[in-house]
Amino acid sequence: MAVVSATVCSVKQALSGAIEAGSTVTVRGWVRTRRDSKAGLSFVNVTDGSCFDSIQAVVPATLANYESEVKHLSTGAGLIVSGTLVPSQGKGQSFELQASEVTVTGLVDDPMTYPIQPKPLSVEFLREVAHLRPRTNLFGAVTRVRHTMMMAIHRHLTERGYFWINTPIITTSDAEGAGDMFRLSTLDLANLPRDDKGKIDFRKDFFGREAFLTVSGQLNVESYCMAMSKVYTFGPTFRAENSNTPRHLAEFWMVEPEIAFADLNVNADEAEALLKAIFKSILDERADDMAFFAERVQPDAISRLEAFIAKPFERIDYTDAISILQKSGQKFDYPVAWGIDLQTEHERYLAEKHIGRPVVVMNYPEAIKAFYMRLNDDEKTVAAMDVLAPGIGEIIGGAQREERLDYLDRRMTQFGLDTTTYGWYRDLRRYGTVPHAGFGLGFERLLVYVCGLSNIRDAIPFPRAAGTAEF
RNA sequence: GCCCGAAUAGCUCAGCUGGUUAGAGCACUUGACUGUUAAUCAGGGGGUCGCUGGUUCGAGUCCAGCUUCGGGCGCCA
Repeated sequence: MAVVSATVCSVKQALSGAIEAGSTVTVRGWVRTRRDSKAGLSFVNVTDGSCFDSIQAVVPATLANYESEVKHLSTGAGLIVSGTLVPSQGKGQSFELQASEVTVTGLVDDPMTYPIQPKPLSVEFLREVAHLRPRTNLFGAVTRVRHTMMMAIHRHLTERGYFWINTPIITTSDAEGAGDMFRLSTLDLANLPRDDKGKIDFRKDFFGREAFLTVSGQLNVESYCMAMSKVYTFGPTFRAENSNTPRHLAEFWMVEPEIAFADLNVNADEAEALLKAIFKSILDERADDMAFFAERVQPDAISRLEAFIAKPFERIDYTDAISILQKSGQKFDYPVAWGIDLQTEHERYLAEKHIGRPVVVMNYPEAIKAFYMRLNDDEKTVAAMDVLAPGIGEIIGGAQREERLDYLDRRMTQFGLDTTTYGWYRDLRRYGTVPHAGFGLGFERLLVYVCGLSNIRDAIPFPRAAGTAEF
């Protein structure tokens, strides 16, 4: 069967030069464009997603199904082409395929209304056809870079001795401190069980208590950190907040490394190393796609990644950052004072104008940061950090964790959290506590930056956001 | 959640101060031409102007509400 022939190769392999000219090969994919020539042949560009470029199949009019099928191929049609791989006689590609057989597996029904045309299409329109948009140059490139980025993260962390911990997606601890959660229930909404006081009786629910989708794997991964030393969680995360912006999703992916015996400085070292490793992998492995982004999406897409890698990140204290902002002479919409959380405009000034490269801001006021962050000796700040980068803003948030039980309890009480609910989390401090630190990296936000996209909904195959869950 | 903007052919858009039969490019289709490259040239088909109501002799155009999309802010990754 031609479909499983040993000569089958990807478009990437066919164009790579690794296959000897004159070889007989089979390429399978989808039509990008078709051009007919009166010289008795048609040029059919075929893509299969394996690389940015398409391969040009030169189809002679002498084929039996030329008039009946080949002449009806339009953008998007599925086909299998067998022929001889030869150096191209035309310009624009190194190799081409002199077709001896074309099997059409599926023509495009009503080509006029097929949404994917070989011309620039708006990302807004393509969101309406999310099931077909991976066939475009743009989304093909985003998809390959996304994969490369995922693999780069796993590879880099593995090489540095981290274990990937699959923390649960279902959680029963409410108020993890990272926003509204999606409720998970099998109760009959039209006939809810009630207790004596008339409240919903979650003891009758699937887990015997209230359950939600996770907003962070951090608390769970800390448990494994206290045994495996270097761990990370990397999976989908859910936020039920009604955030309608180009930077928010209701379902997104997050990488959260957690390191035992680490303080805030080690944490910052690890964050910097991870970001640089990701960018280096993408520049090395996805040059074709990055060239496309630089040409069509964001002119400095490549140079800014190179600049990011080139120099060490700056590190400053929150308190110093506040002074810098106050002395800047800039007009900010939100006034600057010690104790405020930095606004996007403040972060942009620091990273883009004052420092001009990535900066790690450290030691924030304790009142504006989460309960699990370690209280510093000044008792006014916690060992928290944000990595701010030109063009992105905050890309990483992290902290040294509070490993002292008495301090943790104090913080939990201060935040109005029930210490009994967090019994297992407190146990990690009761039984062999050690200093540790970790951080979180929003995967899609980084991908938006790498690809030069303007909306996070284009960085994930099927975006879920408030009011949006089609496909 | 708050504020601003937009919605006209499959796509991207033009359409003036309200006025007869709503246009262009691309795409599609037919033909010409060509080892072509988002090919080129000529012809053709294609529209409930987002929805509902209002003002008017007359609404794509003005007004109101709704829907959807986009942007800014908040929350955050």
